Amino acid sequence: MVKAHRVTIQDVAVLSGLSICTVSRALRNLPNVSEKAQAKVADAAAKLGYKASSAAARLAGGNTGSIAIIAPTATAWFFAQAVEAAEEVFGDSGFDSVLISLRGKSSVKRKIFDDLLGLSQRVDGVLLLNVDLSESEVALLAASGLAVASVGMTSVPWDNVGIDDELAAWQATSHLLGLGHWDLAVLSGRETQENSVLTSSDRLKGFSRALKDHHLTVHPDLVINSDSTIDGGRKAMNELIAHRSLPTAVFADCDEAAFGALMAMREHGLSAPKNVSVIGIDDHPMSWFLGLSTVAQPVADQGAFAANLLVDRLQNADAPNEPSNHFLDTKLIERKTTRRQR
Amino acid sequence: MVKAHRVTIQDVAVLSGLSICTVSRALRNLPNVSEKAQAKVADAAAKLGYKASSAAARLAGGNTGSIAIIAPTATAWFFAQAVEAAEEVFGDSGFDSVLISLRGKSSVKRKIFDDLLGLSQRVDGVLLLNVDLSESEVALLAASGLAVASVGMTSVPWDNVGIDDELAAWQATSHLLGLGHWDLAVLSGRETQENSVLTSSDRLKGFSRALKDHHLTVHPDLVINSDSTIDGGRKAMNELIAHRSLPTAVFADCDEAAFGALMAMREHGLSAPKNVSVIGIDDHPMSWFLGLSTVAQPVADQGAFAANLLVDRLQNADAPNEPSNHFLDTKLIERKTTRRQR
DNA sequence: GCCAAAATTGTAAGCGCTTACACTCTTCTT
DNA sequence: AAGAAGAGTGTAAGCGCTTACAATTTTGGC
Repeated sequence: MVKAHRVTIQDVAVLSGLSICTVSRALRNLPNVSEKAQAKVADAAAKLGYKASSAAARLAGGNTGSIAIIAPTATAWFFAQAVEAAEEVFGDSGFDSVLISLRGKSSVKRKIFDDLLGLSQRVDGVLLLNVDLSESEVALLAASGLAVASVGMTSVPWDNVGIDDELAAWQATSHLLGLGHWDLAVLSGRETQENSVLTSSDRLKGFSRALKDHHLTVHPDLVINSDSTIDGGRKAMNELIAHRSLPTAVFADCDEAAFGALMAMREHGLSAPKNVSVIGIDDHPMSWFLGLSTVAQPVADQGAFAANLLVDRLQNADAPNEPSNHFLDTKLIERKTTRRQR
Repeated sequence: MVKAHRVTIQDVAVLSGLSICTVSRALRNLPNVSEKAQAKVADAAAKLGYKASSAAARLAGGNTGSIAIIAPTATAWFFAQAVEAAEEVFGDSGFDSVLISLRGKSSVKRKIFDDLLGLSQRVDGVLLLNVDLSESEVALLAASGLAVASVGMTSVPWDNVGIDDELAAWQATSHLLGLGHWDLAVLSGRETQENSVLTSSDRLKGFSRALKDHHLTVHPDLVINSDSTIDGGRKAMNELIAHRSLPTAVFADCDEAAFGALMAMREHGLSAPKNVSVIGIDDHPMSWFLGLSTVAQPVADQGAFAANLLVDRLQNADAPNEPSNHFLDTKLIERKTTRRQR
């Protein structure tokens, strides 16, 4: 095969009759370039099919043209959606997406922070998806010189997009209460160091608040850990069925946990809403399939929104506006697993 | 904040008392480096926490240290699993993973091939997951100088890992036939330019072969397109229910399509296996939940295996062995949606 | 019209690494 | 024991880009 000669900035300079320097500036839309020059350069570059070498650009102090997407896992439905949405935004803006999955291993996260300098040299920015960061990690990232944005994180010194988790849980719980249920259990994700689900504690708060609104209180025995997984939800529900008096309704803090609960019920010859009403949060595609009542959250939108904020920061480095925090709407979707308590 | 001075190869050279050149060679385990020098360099590098600049390395003709993972989508269960497995292998071998999702858009694929030179300059290799490539695209990639490996592709001039799709379909169909079913419909992914499911035609072949083994033939009216999606499966099954005589068993060429079929049945007051036996391929986690009989395929294993092959190629560029093609085992899992036909 | 200020363009020095090639030591031959 | 061959190491020239800073052209005020 013929080794195609790479089109360099030099070629563009020659064709446009300008210097490399002017071409470089024109290409990056820097000031101090006449319109005429700008046009000539654009023309020559197009004609030659010129694409800047990101390696050279980076080495010389420019940008890498890539952004890291860091997520606790890439396989869970939520993250797969958010990652793809972000990747699309980045791709459309000309950035490569470097995927980093923590896979529930704190060692991976540690490695990233140990080599933050290395990372900052390979990417221009970082998009964090629900990553549980210690204060010092937040500080390190903020000081790294990298542009940062996140989804589903709170009190961070950069742009964040999420839902109001407390409100979502409140919506779900209030729906149950509104149907006349007052004997409620909650399947809650646990906060662990290894695999923290940042949102769970807020959701638990929303649950409590809804109860309080109805002059009820949370019974500790009816707060059960689900790990926010199908299997965890199943185990939690099994426990509920085996060892405790069955509540009339269950709020699972994510749909996966609700699936597990439904499964456990079926294994015991029970079903929703006949024996127990069940509601989740997410609106996983399978929820529709199973008729699960839930509170829907826009997942791809969150990823795309945060990605756009990050791209904006990167492209308008000049505008140093305050970090913003955006809440996207959640919406109760009543399906078949919840009904009025008689 | 203090701008930390980047540790360069120069620093390592000074500390080890050797020249930059020797350090560079030692670091990359090239020949012609004495053990003493090797040790000194390793020592100095460790002491300084030296990490080579991938940009500089790349620019100078070395490697980028990143690998592109190209998939038709990142959200589907299969791809999310495979991507994460590959990302883990790459990460452990020191490579960054650049995720590129085609998102069912041929325009994205075209853009990649238009800029293959650009890509080859940003990554060392490419892992293709079930990407439908034209002959010319295969040729371009093979000639690009990039290391390539793939999952689920056939007759490609590079390492490939997959399952025997025809066999898997044969296994599923034979199970149905073995239970006494002879009136079968198949829900098959369609081959379209936009969103081709490469495996579908092989699976259809396996279906045919199983029928033939039992001296039956495929009835064209009972081959229905499902797009390999839940919704497609649902529509397909609805069609079957509405317009045609119901077969006694249905083979869906992936679990998602089977889910849709089950849903459609439920909407019409039917259920599996009571009215129709249903089997899929994949062993999606939800299949267990729904009791769907299926043929399991190792998904993460395929991604990891292919990723390892690619890393091997990259790290032992000297060994120019033939491209290999590996088939991983599939296994019938009999659950509750299939039963003997009386 | 003249000159300073502003706008535009060019020159050249790296960024941190790889690699062709030159050079210095060892080892073996014979 | 002298010379060739080879192992180990160093020198220096880039890779393609960005960016101070210098050089040049344009603009505008009076």
